Amino acid sequence: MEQEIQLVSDIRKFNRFYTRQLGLLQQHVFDSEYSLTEVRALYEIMFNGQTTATGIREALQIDAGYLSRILRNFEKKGLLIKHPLPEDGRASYLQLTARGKKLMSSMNELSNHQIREMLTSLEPAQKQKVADSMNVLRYLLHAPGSDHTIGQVHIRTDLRPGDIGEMIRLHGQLYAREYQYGIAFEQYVLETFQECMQSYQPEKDRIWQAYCNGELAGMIAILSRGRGRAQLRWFLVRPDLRGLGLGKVLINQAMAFCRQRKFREVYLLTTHQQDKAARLYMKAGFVKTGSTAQHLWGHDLYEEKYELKLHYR
Amino acid sequence: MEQEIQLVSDIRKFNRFYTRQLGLLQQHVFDSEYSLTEVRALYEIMFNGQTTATGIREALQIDAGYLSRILRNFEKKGLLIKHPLPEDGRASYLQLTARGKKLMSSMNELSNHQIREMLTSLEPAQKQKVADSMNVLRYLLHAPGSDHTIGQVHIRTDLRPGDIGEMIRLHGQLYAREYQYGIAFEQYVLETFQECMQSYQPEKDRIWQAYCNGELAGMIAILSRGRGRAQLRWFLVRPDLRGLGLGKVLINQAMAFCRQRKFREVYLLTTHQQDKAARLYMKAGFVKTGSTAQHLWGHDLYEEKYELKLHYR
DNA sequence: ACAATTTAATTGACAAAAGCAACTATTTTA
DNA sequence: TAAAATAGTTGCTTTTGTCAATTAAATTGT
Repeated sequence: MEQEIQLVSDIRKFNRFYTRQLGLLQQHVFDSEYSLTEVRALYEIMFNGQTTATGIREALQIDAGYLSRILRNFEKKGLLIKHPLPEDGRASYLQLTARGKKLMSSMNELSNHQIREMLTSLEPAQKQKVADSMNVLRYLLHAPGSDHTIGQVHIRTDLRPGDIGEMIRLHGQLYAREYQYGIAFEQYVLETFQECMQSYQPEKDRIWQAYCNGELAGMIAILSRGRGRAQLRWFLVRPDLRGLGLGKVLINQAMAFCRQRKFREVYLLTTHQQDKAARLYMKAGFVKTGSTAQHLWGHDLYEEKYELKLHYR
Repeated sequence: MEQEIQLVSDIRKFNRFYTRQLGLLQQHVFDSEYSLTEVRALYEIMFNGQTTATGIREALQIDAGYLSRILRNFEKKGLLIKHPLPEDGRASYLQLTARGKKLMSSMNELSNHQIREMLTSLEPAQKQKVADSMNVLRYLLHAPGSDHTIGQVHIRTDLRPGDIGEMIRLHGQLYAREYQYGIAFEQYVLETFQECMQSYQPEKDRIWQAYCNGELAGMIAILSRGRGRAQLRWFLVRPDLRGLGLGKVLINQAMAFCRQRKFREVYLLTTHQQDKAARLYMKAGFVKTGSTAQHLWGHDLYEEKYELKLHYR
């Protein structure tokens, strides 16, 4: 409860702060001959491909009469054309004219400039952090029901400072939350990374990291084990991004790499608890070849081995 | 440049999103008999202890005449009293009456409720993430010149899932940015953690982690090395939080722990490049006892040893 | 010391923004 | 097919905000 209060207070501080911030950013709008509401309406018309006046009205939550006048004004100024809908004689859908589009693009220019202005005093990493935080907020606070496609997922295979730590962190946190493996599990992951890093060679081993909104969202790795064998390791997708096909993409990339490197056999170790991952392994052609009861990280579980044979002509 | 465009576009998406979000949150205000601007003015009066009309005017960026009328209206309704300033006969400072405060507190109630509402569908960790992201934004986008005291720094000594990874990540990223130590340095840190974790005992070893806005902001550790000796390790303060005394607090806590555990000697290894840290070590009583030239992590540097003897009666 | 300038706050006149309610023309529902 | 609902329009009103002129006190320059 104590925390909840702090939380709400932080959010209110932000709201007051950002009300002011938006006010500053939108000032240039007032310099133009259009009001904030008018600009917002133009935006909605531009983005929502085929909108009617009601669509705008709902998005902007403004009075119908008010909007009607705004739209008429736009029409008068040649920014907008109304196409009567064939299926409904009352409504018509709205479209910006070339002139309207031109106006918007010049406004965008201004707005972009102002945003760059706002960021000038920040370092690149901090700028990125701003965008990331905003994406996170948009992602978390979106109206439930609207779509989740926020930011793009970006997969990379190089190893940058901070990556190792981040990967270990994600493993530790995720398995703790989902399976109640304690800090001992993170220590185990630490060992596996330590072991791998001692012999890591970018030509033979590869790690894929999927980033979304500046945060590690998933990963997978293929480690060469000699004699045409390779181990698949550290496969992981953050729960809030599951069901979007990211896991499949990661596994596909890993498999493509294995084929390209002509590995003859790929194996992996997991436990019976990671059943969702297991389904993906099997879809990729892996077969369960072993299962031994163990007590690990405070849990009784079956350690399972999966194998995949690859053939080349 | 390509990235810059993505960045600006993300920020604009957020701005449009949050304009709407704030609109929704502020709707209750419209239900009340006061306008948004009026409520904002009341807030400013409440928070900025001793404000004059000009103070409000500057904070809210509104017309002086408009504000004058708003304030007169508040006075008429008994929400506000003006105390003429003794040092300036033109201005007077503004204070809410009991009634004004009561009004604000009931509005706060409403607002808090609405924010909780907004968060209901989120898990606790996600709620925290929302607040953290907002604090980060407020911290990064604040008008340059305003004070930096955002969020509190919170130091803890337990080890939770994800902590090890996070500490390694911070080391990797920071030393890469500040000293251009590459991924090899992170591998070295990985080893040190691995070595420590093999024998980690909470009673003898201790790690302090300073968190600010949900992110690791600094750390220090004391590892028992037997026979009354201890090693100080992993001392770090994020650059954007330096100069606030956090480093000193961390070292003080570590030293207090050493005395409590009756260690007779504390040592640490560092390089000549970490000169800011070295100053803090010496302030705490450490003395440089060795310096050997080495080639480490792609750099020619001197590895230095510092020692501190502790005496007990 | 005192005229000129600046600043804090107020006031009148006015314009822009937004809301309300009545109305028309369709479409949907019962 | 009559009643209800919906999309959009229009006249009228209120609210919100701007501009310029004004007053009174404080500051500045000489």
